[in-house]
Amino acid sequence: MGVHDAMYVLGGKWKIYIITGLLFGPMRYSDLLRNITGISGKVLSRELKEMEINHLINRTVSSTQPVTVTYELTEYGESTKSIIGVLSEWGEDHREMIVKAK
Amino acid sequence: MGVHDAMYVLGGKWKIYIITGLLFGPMRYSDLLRNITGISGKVLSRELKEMEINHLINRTVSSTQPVTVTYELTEYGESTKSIIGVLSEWGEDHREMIVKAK
DNA sequence: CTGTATCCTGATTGATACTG
DNA sequence: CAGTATCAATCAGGATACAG
Repeated sequence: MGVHDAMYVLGGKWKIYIITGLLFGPMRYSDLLRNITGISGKVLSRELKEMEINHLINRTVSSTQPVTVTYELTEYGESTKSIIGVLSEWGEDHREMIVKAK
Repeated sequence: MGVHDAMYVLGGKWKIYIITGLLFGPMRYSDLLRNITGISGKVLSRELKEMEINHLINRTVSSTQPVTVTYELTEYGESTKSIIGVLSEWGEDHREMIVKAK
């Protein structure tokens, strides 16, 4: 089942939000940290590493002083736009249905 | 952002799989338990309860002996088909890209 | 059968300090 | 700036027993 594969790569609490952040262009580590509410540096590092291994994102180091690191979606990562798009659309269409169950 | 709302309702490890299970018709508690590999009874109960509060599913009790309980998607729950569909399609299209990063 | 209650363990996380 | 290491705290999950 393809759903399992998708969940393996995109599942968990943060990956969707990281991709959303990168959807409009490359971002630096600190930008992502500021942009994604609630995530900690440790978790962001780990998630980015996994996503790099999975070829969703590229990591680029600029040898400036101090060092800057930017992350951007690969072509493969961009292909998740369809998923984010549907999620976003569905969420907006059904906002009034949401009940705080947790 | 609609993505957050969608993630609130559908996020976590199991909801997508529960919905997938119910996509072809109502199922009983024990059927879901058998059908969804890895989930425990305790967690299934909790997830179903949350999904019921969120109006994704209906719970029907038949006063037979012993009691049987069936769960089925509401119309609202059915509307997530679009999401499952895209996830499944994406997963199948990109299966060869998946690397075991965790 | 369909759950709930309890206990217990391992994984996940946050905070902090630290490195290059 | 971009992380890593460490430790303490929290939480999620499994197993079991039990109730309706």
